[in-house]
Formats: sequence, structure tokens, C-alpha cells
Amino acid sequence: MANDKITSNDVARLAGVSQSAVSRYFTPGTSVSKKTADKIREAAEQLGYRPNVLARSLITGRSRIIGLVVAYLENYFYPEVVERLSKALQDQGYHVLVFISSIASENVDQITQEILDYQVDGIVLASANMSSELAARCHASGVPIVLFNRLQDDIRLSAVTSDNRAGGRQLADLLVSLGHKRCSYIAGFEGASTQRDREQGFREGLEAAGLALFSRGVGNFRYEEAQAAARSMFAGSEIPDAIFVCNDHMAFAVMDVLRFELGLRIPDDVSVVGFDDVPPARWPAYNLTTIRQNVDDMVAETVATLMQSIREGDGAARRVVLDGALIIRGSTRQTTPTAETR
Amino acid sequence: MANDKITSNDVARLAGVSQSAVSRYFTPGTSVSKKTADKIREAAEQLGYRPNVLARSLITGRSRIIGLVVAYLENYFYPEVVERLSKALQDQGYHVLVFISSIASENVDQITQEILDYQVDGIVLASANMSSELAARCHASGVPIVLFNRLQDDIRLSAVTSDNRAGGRQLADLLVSLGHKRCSYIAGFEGASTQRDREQGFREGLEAAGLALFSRGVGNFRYEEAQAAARSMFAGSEIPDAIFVCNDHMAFAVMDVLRFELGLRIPDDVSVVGFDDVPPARWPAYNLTTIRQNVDDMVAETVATLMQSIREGDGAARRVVLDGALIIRGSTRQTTPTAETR
DNA sequence: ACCCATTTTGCATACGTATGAAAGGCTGAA
DNA sequence: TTCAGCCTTTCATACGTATGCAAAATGGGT
Repeated sequence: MANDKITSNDVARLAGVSQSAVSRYFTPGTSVSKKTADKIREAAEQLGYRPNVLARSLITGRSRIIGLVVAYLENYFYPEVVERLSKALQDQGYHVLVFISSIASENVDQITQEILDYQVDGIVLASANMSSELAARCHASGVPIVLFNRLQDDIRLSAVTSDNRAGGRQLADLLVSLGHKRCSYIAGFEGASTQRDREQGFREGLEAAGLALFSRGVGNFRYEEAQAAARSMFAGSEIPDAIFVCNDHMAFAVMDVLRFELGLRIPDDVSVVGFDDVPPARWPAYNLTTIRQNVDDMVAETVATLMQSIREGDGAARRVVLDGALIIRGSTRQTTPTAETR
Repeated sequence: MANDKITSNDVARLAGVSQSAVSRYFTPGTSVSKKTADKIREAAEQLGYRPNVLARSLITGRSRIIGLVVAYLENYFYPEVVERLSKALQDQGYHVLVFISSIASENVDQITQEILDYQVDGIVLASANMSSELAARCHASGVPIVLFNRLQDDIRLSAVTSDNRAGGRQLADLLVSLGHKRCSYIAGFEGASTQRDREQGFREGLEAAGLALFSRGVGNFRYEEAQAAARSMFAGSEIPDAIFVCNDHMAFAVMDVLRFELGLRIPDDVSVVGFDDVPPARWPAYNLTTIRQNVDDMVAETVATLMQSIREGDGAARRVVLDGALIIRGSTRQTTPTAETR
């Protein structure tokens, strides 16, 4: 890799000090006299020397690398997460090593093995599950794991999520208050806790109003599969008058099908609600009523959780559930309180 | 980090061989007898040992890490790039360390310094520029750099781009062939080669038809700034009858303004063309005529360029320019050849 | 000037691993 | 059986750096 690798020994020679002094100069919390520091600074600048993070990790046991597993970046939500999380960690002196997994998480365990090869200081799983065996491995290795927007029963796993169930409940309450009688649901990936909790909250809200789910489809978090689900669910003689689509990304697909293939009007014929509040939900072409996940707060909590675990070195898992906000836009029927609530 | 770190010495002890044998067992191209290999495999499995990539990098000079600098993931194009590039490199046994820079690239040099601290085997710059000084540094360190969808004059920098100029030219030719007389342009970030080349091609195409640009705005690759540019450019008494927006992401913003704020019909009143063919361009809500950048081929060429540079260890820069494809959809006036061309 | 407490410095070693070189083992041909 | 060539193994060392410890230096007080 390096043709002329400048090492701390080169700096020490030029500055007329020991390698140990050079190392201490670059290590916060150690003592170096001003005179020695000046000599080292000049020599390091002249040679263009910077410490080798990887060599340091051998001694310190700290790589300053966080492994990030994401299943797909197709949904506008996750690019935003990656960008914000990378920035937040960059500000803390850490950097994100990205690993792409499959939606169904069947290769996450192999990927986690690869991650551990890099001696990462922590792992963030965004929209992916990890086996208990691997969770135990990471725990034994002292590598903290934070699930981002996902929940698992394993007590060793920290998690930062929105209150998906409450969000689903809010959407049900909204549709009921708008007078909807035939409320349907399009699920995401069945193995995801977000999908399960959003649907559960939605069903509970309907049941509280004496309603049952009118129909249900599965979109697997994919645009095309959500399209297919919508086509199927609106093929009968009686169609839903409102539909909660498990995330915005799929909701766009459903809206496109309703408008451009079936000639239905939103919200006059069907109200559509999503979950996430990704950027296109705000665009006039979609103008989607949805639950906003507060990405900034989720990222901040994720970073705080990671930093605490890394600093304390204990295995104490931390669960943070953040409230989402109901954002009412033009995809739902209008009623008097049109302002944003919650 | 690690509480009970299992090392190759532990494996060697358990297997009754030397640490050197363990190392050779995990190093491709070295010799180990079947008998020794069996002993080592069993011991490693029993202990859950895997080699430490970072420790290896000290000896081999290879970290198996590629630094990836991206300016923003807001534009659907770059999440797709990150995802595909990460996967392709993952398949080659490399992993991507992500660094987020600003759009104007003013902090890329600092970020590159940080990247070099991690002894990366290569760097990919997606939508960012690097100073000549830092390019020289990387060159001296033997770290290959590949610009993704960006060009710079520095001969040390490899690059993989679409033929942005030809794409702009194609779009001009198309609009002219559809009879447009007042063609306008909304620029991206002025410091980006993609913006410059697309505009240049577009202007050349118009000039070849005896037309000049009707009006020009600047969107800086941001949805909101493209909206503002569109509002301004359509405020006069005479408005464009066609508009080339430097990328799809901004084109969506322009389309939203034209339809929902100005009550204009696309393409009856104004044809809109973009560049990239990101997923929403295919969605019925936008149905955008655009130039498709072949992300798969660009990623493949980027990986091939990186692998070659890493393998050969020379500093030979490689420039790959890939043809985009004109994709005609519903945002432009219709004429007889409605099929996709090119 | 001397004494004491604190700071600073260099030496020696370790982190986990790969590799050159020398020694030992194995196999096939004479 | 012996010998030569090739394969395999171990030893010793190095990669770039941080750190414990002992020795040296420094600064303040008497």
C-alpha cells in the first residue's frame, strides 16, 4: 500500500526524541513538555506524519470503527439514516464501515462475522435482525450492538425505535375520525418488528372503534410488490375507502396505482396513510399523511447508546422508544382539525 | 474492546502446532499439510477464532478497506451507488468505510486525511472534488483514487463517469426534434463536472439547431433550490416551453412547482427532462424523460479500476466514460418514435 | 544550595499477525 | 538403499504503535 510510509520512528529521529515521546504527543491525556512538543510538531508536519489508526487499535483495543448493517437503501428513510449517523459518528471521531445485507436478514450472521474481523467498536443494525448466537458472540467480545428501527427479544441488544405501535394506533384513530368504514393495510416484511408493531397498533385502533381490517396485503417494503398488493386489493367489487401502507416508500407505489391505473382519486375515493415522512411524502405529487420518525433524535440516541456502551464497557442494553408525530397532509380526507397534531 | 480475545497463539497451542502454521492455514497460497490443516480447523472452530484484519494490515500493507466519500444521499442516485458499490466490493473481500462530505467539497481534504489514517487500500469519491495537494499525497502513499461521476484534470485521478456531455446533447436534440423553441436549463452545483458537461452538451445541441438557451437557473442539486429556480424562471410573461433540469432529483421539484403551484401541464405546456433515471423517474407520478446512467456498469468499472490499481500498485490513472441511454417517458411531448432510443 | 514532589523521558515489551530463512520431512528415481 | 528435489514446519523477526516502569529532569519551598 504505502510506498514511503512515514512512521513515528522517523518523526522521533528527526525531532531528536524517542518514539515513545512521539506517541505520547499524539495521545490525549499524556504528558509532553512544551519544548519536546514543539520539536515533534515540526518534525511531524515536515514529514506529513499521522498516526496509523489500525496499528493503534492493536494496543488500545479501539479501532474507532462502527459497523453499520443496512438491508437496502431503496427506501428514502435509510439513506437519510446512513448520512446522519455517519456524520454524527464522524463528529465523535468514529467512522462507519458499511455492510449490505438482504431484506430477510438471512446473511446478517455471516456479515456480522466479517464485521467482527475488523475489530469494530460497535455495530448498528438498521432494518436487520441478528441471531441470538451472534448476539452472544458480540456480547462476549464486548462489542455493543444497537438495533436501529428494529426490536428483538434478546436482552443483550440495545435498540432505538419509534413507537410504531402508537403510530399505527394514531393512524387508525385518524381514519376512524374521518369516517372511514373499510380500512385496509399493506404489510412490509413480515419478519420486521416495525411491520408487526405498526399493524398491531392499527388493528387495535380499528377494534376500539368496532371495526375490523377490511383487507390486507403484503408489500415486503418493495415498490413493485406494494403495487401488486394494491392491484389485488382493489380488484374486487367492494374496495377499501382507506388504506394504511406500512411505510411511505410503499405508499407512493399504492398511490401511483390508485391514480394512474385504477383512476381513483386520493383522498376523495380512498385515503392513503404511510409511515416515516421521507422527503417525497412532503412533495406535492404525493402530499402524504404519515407518521414522522424523528431521524435526528433516533440518530442522536443511537450514538449516545453506542458511546455509553463503548465507554462503560458493560453489556447493559438500552431501549429507547421515541414518539413519532402525526403529520396530516392531502392524502387523507379533510376535517376541521387540519393542523399537524402531536 | 475484546474481553477474551482469541488469538492465533491460542489456536496453535490447542492444535499442537506453531503460530506460523495457524497463520499459513488462513493465508491463501501458502502450504499446510492436510493433517495440520485438520488440527487447526478443529481448534479454530472450537475457539471461534478468526484472523484480525487490522493486525494483518500491519504486515501485509493491505487493510481491505475502501474509503468512500459521498456528499449527500438525498438524491436517489447516490444511495443506489453506495449500495451497489458496497455489495460489489464486499464480494471482492473489501468493505466500504463511509465519509460524508459537504456538497461544495470544501472539507474533502480533511476527510481524506482521516481516510488515510485508516490505511485504506483505495478511495472512491462520489460527487466530490479533491485538491491537487491531497491527490499527490495519495499518489505518494500508493492509494488509488477513483472519481465516481465526477471529472478532474489531475492525471493521477482515475474516473468513471457517464458521457454527460453526450447526454445533454441528446436531450437538446430531442427537445428540438419535438419542436421546442424556448428551451431552458437548471444547473446543479457549479463546481461539479457533471453539471458543466451536461449543460455544455445541451447548449451545443441547441446551437446546432440555431437556438440559444432561453433562460437559466441554479438549483445546486437541492430540491428546494430547484423549486425556487423554477418559480423564478416561470414568473415572466414569456415562459420556457421545455426545460432540462441537471438531475432527476431537481427535476421532480420543478415538475411539482409547475403542476401544483403554477397550474401548468406537463408535457402539454412544458416538457421536462432530467438526468440519472433514478427510481421515482419511473414512477407514474413523475414519468420523467431522462438519461439513464448505467449504475451497474459504472460500479463494475469502478471496482475493476480499483482492483487493478491495488493489484498492479502503479499509479496509472484510468478514465472510463460510459454511454447513458435516452429514456423517453411522458414528461416530454409525444412524437412518432416513442420507444426508448439508444 | 539542598530537599522533595511532580513531571517528563526513554527503555523494554507487548499487541496479533505474516513471512524469510533454515531445518526437517517426504517422495520418487536411480 | 541412497540421494535429490520439493514440501512443510518452526524460529526469529518485523509491522507501527502504546504503555508500564524506572530513571532523569524540573520547579518550588526552605
